[in-house]
Amino acid sequence: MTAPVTVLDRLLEISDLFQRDLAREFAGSSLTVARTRVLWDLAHEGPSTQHALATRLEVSPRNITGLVDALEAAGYVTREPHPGDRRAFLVSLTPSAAELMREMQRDHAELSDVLLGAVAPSDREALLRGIDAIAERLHDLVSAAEAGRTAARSAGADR
Amino acid sequence: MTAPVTVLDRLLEISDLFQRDLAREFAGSSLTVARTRVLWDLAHEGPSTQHALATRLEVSPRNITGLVDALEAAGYVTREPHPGDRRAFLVSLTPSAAELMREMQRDHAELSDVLLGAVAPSDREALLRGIDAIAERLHDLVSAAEAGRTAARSAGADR
DNA sequence: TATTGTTATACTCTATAACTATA
DNA sequence: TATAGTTATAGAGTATAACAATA
Repeated sequence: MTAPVTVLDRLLEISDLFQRDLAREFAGSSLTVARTRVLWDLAHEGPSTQHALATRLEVSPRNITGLVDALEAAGYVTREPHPGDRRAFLVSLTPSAAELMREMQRDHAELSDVLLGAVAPSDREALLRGIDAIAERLHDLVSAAEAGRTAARSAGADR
Repeated sequence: MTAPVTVLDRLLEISDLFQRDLAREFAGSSLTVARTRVLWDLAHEGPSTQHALATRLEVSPRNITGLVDALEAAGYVTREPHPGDRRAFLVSLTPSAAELMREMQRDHAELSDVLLGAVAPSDREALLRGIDAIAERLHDLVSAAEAGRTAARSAGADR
């Protein structure tokens, strides 16, 4: 049952490593992966209503309420009345959270460089093309699956 | 702030697609990603004590108790007295769960083929070498980080 | 005394449904 | 009537700590 290590195995391993690293990075702080997704989104999209956050992050409005509660309590975001719609709030990053996101953006770029640096220069172009092709194919499979089956299954002859 | 799409972005995108696909695959059934990890481990390692499962999956014994409770209730595993240690249980896959794991293994291999099939044949060797190199480097970074810093940070000059 | 697993407790992420205030 | 966000409720994953039975 010990099959050879495939592309998929490697990609899953990489996924798992990202997960673990992120989770560990936040251990002990009041940040978590889910909360950081909110901060990251705000950094890229600017101040937003909770409804907009829920839509972009594809989670329920109730979930956003909880995440924003926690982020607000820990001083990462503020809720201000929405000018022009008294039902809504505008959620904004605090200055220190904005700075944290810039740091994270730099770390992100740096990690990307380091990882690409591990690849032999003569392999880099093919690698980039290949990863693009895989991401695109996987995206198509998942989209198709969202109309019924799983990626693995819709990928094959429907046995 | 809209940076070009990098290797890291692509890999994170792929991670996210795997996550979503897996989660959706189990929606509505009594399986979940965490529970399936237990089944997958049992399929590869054979009948195990809960302690062994907790160690291999790197979660707390308490967590395993809950996962095995759920899997047992849904008929995926059995708990039998451990011959030779009356404190412990041996957790085993039921025949139908073993068959399910074989199916999953086949789907896995098939998906791997499909993804590699999306890559131009002339790029495949370089892609495989590159992904290996990235996985290895990331593994090293995460191991180092587990002794203090985060991967992104330990990757760079310690600013 | 050390180990295996459970009970007790708690926090986070997540969802749906009912409700309030406003549009 | 529709929308933004909250309260209520619930399930799942996870952890630590205290405890039972057994080694």
